[in-house]
Amino acid sequence: MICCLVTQLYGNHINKIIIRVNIHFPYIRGVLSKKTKYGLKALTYLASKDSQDPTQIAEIAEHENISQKFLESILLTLRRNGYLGSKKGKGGGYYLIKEPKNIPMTAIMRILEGPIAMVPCVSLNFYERCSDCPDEEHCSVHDLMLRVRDANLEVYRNTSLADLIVK
Amino acid sequence: MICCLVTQLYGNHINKIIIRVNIHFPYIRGVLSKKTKYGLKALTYLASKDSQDPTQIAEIAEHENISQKFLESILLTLRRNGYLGSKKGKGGGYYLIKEPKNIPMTAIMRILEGPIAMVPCVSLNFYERCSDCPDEEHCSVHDLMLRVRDANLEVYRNTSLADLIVK
DNA sequence: TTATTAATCTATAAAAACTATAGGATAAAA
DNA sequence: TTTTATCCTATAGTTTTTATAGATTAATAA
Repeated sequence: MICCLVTQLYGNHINKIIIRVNIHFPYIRGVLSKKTKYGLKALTYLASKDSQDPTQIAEIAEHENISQKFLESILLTLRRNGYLGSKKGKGGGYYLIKEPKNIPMTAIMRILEGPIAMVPCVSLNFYERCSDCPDEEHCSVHDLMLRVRDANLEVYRNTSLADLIVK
Repeated sequence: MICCLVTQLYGNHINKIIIRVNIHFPYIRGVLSKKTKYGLKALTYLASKDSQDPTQIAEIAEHENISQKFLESILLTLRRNGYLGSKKGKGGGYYLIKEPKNIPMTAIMRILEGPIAMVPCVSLNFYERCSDCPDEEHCSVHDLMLRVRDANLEVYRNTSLADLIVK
C-alpha cells in the first residue's frame, strides 16, 4: 500500500486528496510455482488422513482449492516418480506409497520444482555449464550461488512430508 | 546424458545401436534471472577496478560477455536505486557510489531479482496474502517457505559486493 | 558554436515458461 | 454393461523474460 497526498488550489480553498494505491508485486523469479505449491498441499492432505484408502482427486482439489484438471497432472507426475499409488474406478483415487517421514523435501522439490540450485553450474543433480560464462572458476556469481544452494539444501534435507502436517 | 541400446534383427544378424541423448534441463523457476546475473557481474567488475573513474557500458558488456542494450537497462535500474552513479558524454560511464563492502546482497537481490521469499506470504519487504490460500495460519507450505526464506536471508545478509570479487 | 560521445528513455518484438483446459482412452468395480 | 475415476496427449491462453530499436539528452572537446 502506497499513499500519496495531492493538493489542489481551488478558488480560495485548497483541496487535499489522499490517493492510496495497492501495488501488486508480480512474484516472478525465485517464486514457488503453483505446481509445487499444489503438489505439496495435496501430499500434505493425503499424509494427514487417518486412513490410507485411496482419495479422489476431486476431494483433494475441493479441499485444497485447486483446479482439478491441473491437480490431475501434478498427481500423475508424483505417481510416475514413485511417491503415489493410484487405483482406477469406483473407490479409486491416490494414496501415499511411503511413510511421510521417509519423504524428504529434496525429492519432492526436485520432482515438482526442478533443480534446487539457482544456476545450473552449481547443481548437484542437474549440473550443466552456464552457456554465457566463459570461466566458471572465476565467476563472481558462482560462489554466491553455491552458498545459497547449500543453505536451501540444508532446509530441504531436514524436512520431511511429516513435518509439513499442520497441527 | 541418457543412453539407450536398440537391437534390430537384420537377416541372420543383430544390429546394436546405442543412442545418446543430451537432455537439456530448462532451468525454470527458482532460477537466477539473467538480469540479476548480469547485474552482479557488472557490479563485481566495477568493484574490482582500481580506479573509480566512470566505466563505459560497452567496456563492461564486452568484458562480461553481455548484450550491451540489455546491460544498459540493468545499470539504469541500479542507478535509479542509488547504487550507481553515471556521467554522460566523453569520459562518461558508470561508477560505484558506495564502498563494495557496504553493498549487501540483500539489497541487490531485492532490486534486480525481487523478493527473496519464494511466496508472498512470508516476504519481509513485499508481504502479500496468497490469493489461493484460504488460511495462512494452517498452510503446510507457509512454514517450509519461512525457513527457506531465513536460510537465504542468512546468506545474502552475510555477503557484500566486496565478497564477490574473485581473487 | 559544432561535432562527438555516451548515457537516457520509451516502446515493442521475440522467445520461453507457466497455468491450466479439453476430450477421449483405459481400467476397475458394481 | 454401466458407472466411476484415473490416464494420457495435445494445445490454448497468459505472463514473464530477454532482449532490441531508435530517438533524446547531457557532457566534452575541437
